[in-house]
Amino acid sequence: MANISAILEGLNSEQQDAVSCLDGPVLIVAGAGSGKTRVLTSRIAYLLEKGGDPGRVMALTFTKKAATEMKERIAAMVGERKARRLYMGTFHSIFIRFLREYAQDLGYPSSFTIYDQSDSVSAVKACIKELNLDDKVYKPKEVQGRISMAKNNLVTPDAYRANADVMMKDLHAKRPRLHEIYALYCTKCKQAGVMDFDDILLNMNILLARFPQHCLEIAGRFDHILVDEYQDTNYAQYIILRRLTRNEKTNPKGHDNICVVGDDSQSIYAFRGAKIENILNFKRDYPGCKVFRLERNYRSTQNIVNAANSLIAKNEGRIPKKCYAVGEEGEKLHLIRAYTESEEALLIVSKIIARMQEERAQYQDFAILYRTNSQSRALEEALRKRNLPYRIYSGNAFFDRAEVKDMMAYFKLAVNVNDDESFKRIVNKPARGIGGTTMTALEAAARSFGTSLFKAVYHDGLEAFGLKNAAVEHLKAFCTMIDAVAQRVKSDPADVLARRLADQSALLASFKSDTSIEGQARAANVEELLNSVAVFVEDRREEIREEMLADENVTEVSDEDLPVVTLDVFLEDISLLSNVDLSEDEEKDASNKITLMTVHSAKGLEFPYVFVAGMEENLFPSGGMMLGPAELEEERRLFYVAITRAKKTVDLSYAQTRMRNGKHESNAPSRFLREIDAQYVANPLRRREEEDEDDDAPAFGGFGGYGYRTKAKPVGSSPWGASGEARTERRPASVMPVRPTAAPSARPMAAPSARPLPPKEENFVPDSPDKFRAGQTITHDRFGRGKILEINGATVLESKARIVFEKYGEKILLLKYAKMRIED
DNA sequence: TAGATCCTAATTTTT
DNA sequence: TTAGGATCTA
Repeated sequence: MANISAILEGLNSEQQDAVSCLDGPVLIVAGAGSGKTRVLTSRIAYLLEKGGDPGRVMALTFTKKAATEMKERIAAMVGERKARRLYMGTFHSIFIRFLREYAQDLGYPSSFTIYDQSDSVSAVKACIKELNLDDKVYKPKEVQGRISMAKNNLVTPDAYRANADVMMKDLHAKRPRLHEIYALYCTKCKQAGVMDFDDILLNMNILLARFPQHCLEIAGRFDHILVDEYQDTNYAQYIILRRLTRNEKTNPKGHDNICVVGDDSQSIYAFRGAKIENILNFKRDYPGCKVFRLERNYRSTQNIVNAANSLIAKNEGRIPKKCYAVGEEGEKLHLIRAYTESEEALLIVSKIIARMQEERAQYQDFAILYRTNSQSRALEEALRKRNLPYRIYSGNAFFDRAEVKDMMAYFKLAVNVNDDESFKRIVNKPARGIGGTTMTALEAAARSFGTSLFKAVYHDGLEAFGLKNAAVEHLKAFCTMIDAVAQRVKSDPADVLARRLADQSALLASFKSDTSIEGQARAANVEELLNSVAVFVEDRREEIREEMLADENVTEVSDEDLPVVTLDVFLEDISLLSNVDLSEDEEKDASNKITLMTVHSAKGLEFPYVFVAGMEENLFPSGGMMLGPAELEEERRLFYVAITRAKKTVDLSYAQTRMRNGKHESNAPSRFLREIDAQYVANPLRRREEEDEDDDAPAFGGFGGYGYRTKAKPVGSSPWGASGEARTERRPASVMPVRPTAAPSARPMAAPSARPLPPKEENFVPDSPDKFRAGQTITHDRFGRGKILEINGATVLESKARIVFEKYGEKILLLKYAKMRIED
């Protein structure tokens, strides 16, 4: 059949093998840039061409974006009609379908709603309060994290309490009653008819485990299961997959047509419970599995691939694979050295400008990646200074806005009146005379009645809890307003109800009446949200219309024939959405701009020119967690991800000093910079000794002299040298190398190369960069007097001066940025 | 009940 | 530094 060969055509032989081997377990190890998505989509298309029933194919991804993209690509190959019938979506959205079907069995209403993470944290917080625990000890976010981890590992509250290990850990952390919070939190969620993200996986497991007949029924609906980014699955997801495929205990007659695609080298979500073991052990878990390796990188130059390989080779326990590039050798990686984060940013920006000119590149070809979001500040500043357009990806900024969350809380409450978190959020927004006292009393009442806050309002006997009549009237007025909308959730279109909530709650009006700029912005945001509901309704209707036109022999679908798109549908869509590309606007906005984002969010993307900023110890690799071997390996994989985003060039920058949390911090260049084989780096770090010698040049009497550090510490007084202060603070005692502090026998660890910058001289008037010549005596705004030894570089803007300073020794400064004046 | 002020904590985050 | 939350005060 010509069509079949068309799908395989244009694939390399490994890809073809991976696509065409349809039966039995298949592991596709897909290196970065190896055409993973193409293989996955081709495989599904091929499956359908071979007569597979699209309705019996389950394809799971982690993001909605990935699912949508793949669906589109498959549709292009096999046609809309078939593509639509695929069970393709995120783990969460697909599982929610089953959970709604069987919700009753699990003790949830089938209309359960979803708590996002912030709902979840505040619900946990409420539980902590209810148990009279100290939220300084039981930090809501940490407790929520722990609960989340427990759920991801299928540890229910009962199992939690029964697990000696876990309980011991809590005891050591001085949080022995954490399990009580967990239990209470679960009770409350259930009572509110709410599942958090982790519940979706946990409850899916409970459904499959506790109801074998449902398990068989669900598993029986599918002939093939495909999973994307398998390296990032957690335990709960792993077990679900096991239950849905052939399994001696629970599903001996099932199929084992499971195909997982992933790259162990790109597993970067262990901190959230992802288990890299899942992919490492796939062969063991699914006997008879076939493994295909996609090792040919179509994205990056040879230098980039080789550099990345040399880095990742430092990790142990990998699936052996030899990634290689076939394109150009390309430029070597570049290191950018800076004194401060602002200089780092400026250097990056000028390099971008230079590259744009040299290579006729566009803004959108550039990405600046970093480990932590807070690093974006300095970069933004530099970009603004040079008037370069940029776009920052940072979570869902829009849905994180307080006013948007408020409006969303109205939606949520209307869809599920028992959602206490939403209730609390908006009951007095705008002010309705329902204050803290009233709410405390109502909460006590609800607790004692065993109902939600909403129901408690209509309960008899509220006086006993100290609720005055006036307060109850206020509450009832609020609830009546919500209830009126709630009654119509299933019958009225989402956009109509959304608008009605905005009006009747007076939330929109309250923002509009605030004439400040912020107030107007808030009103505009709420309007935008309402608008997006309308757009969603319209889109969904069109989708359904097309579906109807495609599926049946229908020639025409009138508006009346279309089902109503309701608010709960909108809500579910939104709550399972993260990095929202909200509308076409947003897309336009992204066009031709420099991209700034964390390395995490860059996964799956590619850019011609990539900059990775902040390549310093304690930052990348991060020093925030206890840096055990496993964590270090994850950081290394993260860096691997960063490098492999690049098609043409990689620039890695680091600063000697950086302002972090309001303090100057000095950190040595990242160890990762040394781990890349030096042959792939144009200007590699010199050996450590040389770095240190160079930088240490004339001694400078400690920090005291700088005047902005109170604690003077003699250089080398601790094994961590001059910046020991900062280091010892951040480094947990348990991972401190055991070394006697002042033992002269211990090899003195040379002072780390970086140290805080001396303060700038006030009102310094620098001479212009073209004035400087070798041999001149100059004064620098920070380093004081010095002599220029040499200047080199093609143009003034690029030239660097080697200068020996009286106090600080030899330094190489970029003339463009060095603020200096000529003496004599 | 709202606004002002004080205090504290501070990765990464596909759902 | 700075943002967010909690607490204090009018």
